[in-house]
Amino acid sequence: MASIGIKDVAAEAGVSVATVSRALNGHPSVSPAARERVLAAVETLGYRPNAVARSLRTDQTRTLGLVISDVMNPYFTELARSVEEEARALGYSVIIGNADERPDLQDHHVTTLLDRRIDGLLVSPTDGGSPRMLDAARAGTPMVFVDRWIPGVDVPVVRSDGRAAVRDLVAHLYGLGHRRLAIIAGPAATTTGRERVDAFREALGAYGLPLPDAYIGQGDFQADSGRRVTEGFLDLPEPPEVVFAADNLMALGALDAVRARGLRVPEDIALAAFDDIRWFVHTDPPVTAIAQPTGDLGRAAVRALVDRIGGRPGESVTLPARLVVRRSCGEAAPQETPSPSPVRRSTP
Amino acid sequence: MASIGIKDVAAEAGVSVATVSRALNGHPSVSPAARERVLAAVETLGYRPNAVARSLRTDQTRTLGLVISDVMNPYFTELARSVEEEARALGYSVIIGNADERPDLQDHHVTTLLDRRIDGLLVSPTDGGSPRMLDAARAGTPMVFVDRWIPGVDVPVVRSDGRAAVRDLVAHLYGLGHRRLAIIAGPAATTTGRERVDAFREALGAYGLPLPDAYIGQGDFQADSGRRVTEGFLDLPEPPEVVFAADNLMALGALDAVRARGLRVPEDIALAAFDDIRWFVHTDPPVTAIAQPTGDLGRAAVRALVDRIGGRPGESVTLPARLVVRRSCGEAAPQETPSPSPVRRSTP
DNA sequence: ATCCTCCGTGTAATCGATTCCACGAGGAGG
DNA sequence: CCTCCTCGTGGAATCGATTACACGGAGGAT
Repeated sequence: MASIGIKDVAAEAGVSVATVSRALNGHPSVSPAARERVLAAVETLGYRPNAVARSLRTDQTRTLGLVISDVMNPYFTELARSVEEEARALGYSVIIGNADERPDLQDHHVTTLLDRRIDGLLVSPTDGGSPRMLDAARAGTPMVFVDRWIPGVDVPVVRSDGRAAVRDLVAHLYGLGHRRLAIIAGPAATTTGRERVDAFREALGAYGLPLPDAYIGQGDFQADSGRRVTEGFLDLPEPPEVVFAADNLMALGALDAVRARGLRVPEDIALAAFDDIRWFVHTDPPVTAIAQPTGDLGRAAVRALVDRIGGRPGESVTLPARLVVRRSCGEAAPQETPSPSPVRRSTP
Repeated sequence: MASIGIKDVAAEAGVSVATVSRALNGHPSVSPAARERVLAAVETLGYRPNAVARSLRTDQTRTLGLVISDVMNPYFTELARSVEEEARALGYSVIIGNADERPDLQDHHVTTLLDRRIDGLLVSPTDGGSPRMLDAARAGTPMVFVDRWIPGVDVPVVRSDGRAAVRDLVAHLYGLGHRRLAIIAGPAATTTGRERVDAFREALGAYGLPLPDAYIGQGDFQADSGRRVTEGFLDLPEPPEVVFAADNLMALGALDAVRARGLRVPEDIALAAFDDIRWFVHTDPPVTAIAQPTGDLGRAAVRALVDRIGGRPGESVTLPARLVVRRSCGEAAPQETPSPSPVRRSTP
């Protein structure tokens, strides 16, 4: 059952293990004849190098860890996919850890990944920063935050800035005549959770609209919380005219709640969401959303991380999000907005 | 930068590395005093064992490989999630490889995973079986097929049988008065691609209905193919009254195509899909679908694989799928069918 | 012809754990 | 009191690669 190792190849080719290793790693000082024989031996034996042994010796695994908040969230799924693609192109594998928005699970994955001596870590933190992760960052593990981040840590951040898009959204809603706007917020422990509320409040302020506390529902980025918060909104003596969900799953929950009451979107209440996903085109009604350049984010994050691994600085990147208007806020949109997403960079 | 190793712990605790190793692995013959000192040393030094070195020595990585056809497909996402959960409960990590329905990518991932000496492999084959995978199976790598499988290989299969649910679906459609039923098939190279067509044809036969070739569209489990095939159906001199998509993404594509023509579902054409996903509740209209017990499949697959790794046989499992009626085939359903999915086991 | 350089190669150390084997101390049994 | 086990422990081999170092031979310069 013991698989063939480099020694077997050496024997078959009639050379030493050192020569085999050199031939396989493209080391310059190997004679063409020897290289030839090694390759032939590898072929006939079907030899494959043991990555575990190699990693132990070279102290690099050519593996990246990706810890995300929730794989079932289409946004993160897409992010994970683009991360894996770019990593593969750069010769890395990716191990994904699903934190399910639970700090303890997040820590479990970080620990496991570190134990496996991954070369670098991509994290979208669930909370404000567990000691374990901060330790890792301080200990010099190459690390990059993606989507969400933790303030005060010297780690590059790759994310999307939704501020402008939120302003566009509020302008759109205001233009449609809506004045009572509510938001289903994400956890205050996450940067995205806070930022989206701030951006919303700020945009509202520009139109002289208030954001009363009763119109700020505390969600946790999961569908259930969207449902619960929306029910609360509907029970208010003066319910909002619009509900803005800070992520796509909470929007789904909101849709559930509205439907359960027998109300209609957008006639009875309008709905908008942060994060655009392909299903929003086909929901009833199609949902107006803020789209992040997810693929670009994933690729930029991997490049920044690989830079860090290579000893280079690894730049932070902030990409703009954009508003995609559909029918869920009223008044049919003439067509899908096809504007390509511009790319902007900055280093904080 | 060199992290602390077992030697440092041994020095700190004033014992040998052997004792440290034994203490950490719960070996019986370690004195309480020594164990105490080792644990204390581990604590003060913040020592974490190097999983790479351990794997090299013990020849096990406590890692499972999962190669799936398409992460962006919510069905596989959910599968991956349940696999990871069960694996974690059993002390394993999971490395996910996304094949994107491409045999070459699938091979790449299988090779990479094997190089990393994963303990076992969970595969949902994209094609009829690449040499690389068959080699792996023959070479004795613990392996389990999930969802799709390759005939003629001695590997346990964990999957769902949709035959009965497809019969229920056809009965439902027939009862609604539909007589011209078409299907968007999956790739013939996959078992699920073939089976769903067979089951559909068989169920149609029971009602004396034909399944003409013109009503069998060849898709590839991706949204685009669903769109393309549906357009073909609509161009037919006598278009079908119902389109049954063999997976959820092709159903999405079909919805796109129908919408682009300005037609309505189900008034102009009815739609049903294999694989139920949460968004189908909120699409316009809600989509009638066949739901697989995805979570159970994932968990059963992991258990079978871990059995194999442990030298036990590892049983094949087939679980029934069930029909979930919604509005996309006509006539509003009174309510969501809440029947719990029964569990049945068999060993082929 | 002599010496110096490369060049290709092999031997052996190394990475950080686990584990076989040997050994000494102490207790039980004769 | 001697022998034999058992128990806790440490030394050293081992897993499968990479790589520093040494070495012999060929070729060029003087």
